[in-house]
Amino acid sequence: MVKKRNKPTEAELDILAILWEQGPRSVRIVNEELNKTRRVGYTTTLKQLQIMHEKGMVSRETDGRTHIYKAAHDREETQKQLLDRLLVAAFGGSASKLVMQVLGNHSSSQKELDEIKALIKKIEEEGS
Amino acid sequence: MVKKRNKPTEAELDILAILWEQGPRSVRIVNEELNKTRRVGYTTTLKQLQIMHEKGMVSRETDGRTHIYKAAHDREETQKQLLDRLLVAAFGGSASKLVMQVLGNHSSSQKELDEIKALIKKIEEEGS
DNA sequence: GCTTTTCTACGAAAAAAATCGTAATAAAAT
DNA sequence: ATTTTATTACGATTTTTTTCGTAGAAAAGC
Repeated sequence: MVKKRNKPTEAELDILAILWEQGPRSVRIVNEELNKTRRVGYTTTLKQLQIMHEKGMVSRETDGRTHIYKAAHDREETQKQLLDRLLVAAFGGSASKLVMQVLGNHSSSQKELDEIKALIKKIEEEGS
Repeated sequence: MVKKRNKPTEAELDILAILWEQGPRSVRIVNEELNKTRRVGYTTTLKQLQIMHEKGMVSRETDGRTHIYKAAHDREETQKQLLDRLLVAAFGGSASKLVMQVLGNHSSSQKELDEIKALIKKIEEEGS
C-alpha cells in the first residue's frame, strides 16, 4: 500500500521553500521570512506549521520551549510531484513543450546550459 | 493598468485543458470528458463554467438553448503563468534545475531533443 | 519577585473552492 | 397533446484553505 502524499497547498509551498533553503527553523524565523513577501500574523504561521506537522509534511524537534520544524520530504520529490501535475494539466504531457517554455522565458548561465546539454547527450546515448 | 489575471484553480485547469485540446465545447461534453478521470455531477461542471465565465477565463456563445464555451486565453499564456509560479516556489528560480528534472523523468523523442538542442544553440549564440 | 515577552495550544471565523439540488423552461420524443 | 429529456439559473451546502484571537505557561528582563 503506497502512502498517498498530499500535494502542498500554495501557502504550504511557501513555507516548505523556506525550510528547504534554510534548513530547520523555528516558527518565528519562518514567519519573519514569510513577511518579507507578504503580511502574515505569527499565529497564522504557527497554525500552518502545526497542520503541516499533522499531515506529515514537516517533522519537528523541541529545543527548550520552542519547536524547530524541518521539511519531511526532499525538495526533489515534491518538485517531481508538482511538475508531473503541471505537465499533464497544462502541457498535455509534452515534456519538451514545457522545457522549451522555461528555457525560452528565463535566462540560464552557460554552465547551466552545458549541464542540460550533457544530460541530453546522456539520454540520447542510452536511448540508442 | 495591467489586468491582473487570476490563476486557474485545479478544477478550472482541468476544464481549460479540455477546451484547449478540443476547442469550444458544450457543458455536456466538458462534463463527459471530466468524467473520464473523475466523477463530477453535471450541474457542478455547469456551475464551474459559469463561474469561469464571470471571471473572464472562458467566453461563450449561444447555440440554440445551449452554451458553447471556449478558453479565453492562449494555452501558452497560462502555461507561462503557472510555470513561473512553480519555478520560484518549488525550484527557487532555477530554470535549469526544473529542466533537468523534467528531462530526467520523462521520455522525449529524438525530434523533441533536437528541438531543445536547437533552442539552446540559439540562446548560446544570442548570449555571446 | 514582578512584569514583559515569547512560546504553544485550541478553537473559531473568514475566505476560497468544489459540489450539488431544485426549479423553470425549451426541445425532443412518443 | 403529453411526457420525457436536456439545458440554464440560482441558491445553498460542503469541503478545503487561510487567517487570527485568546488563553495559559515558560523564559527573560528588570
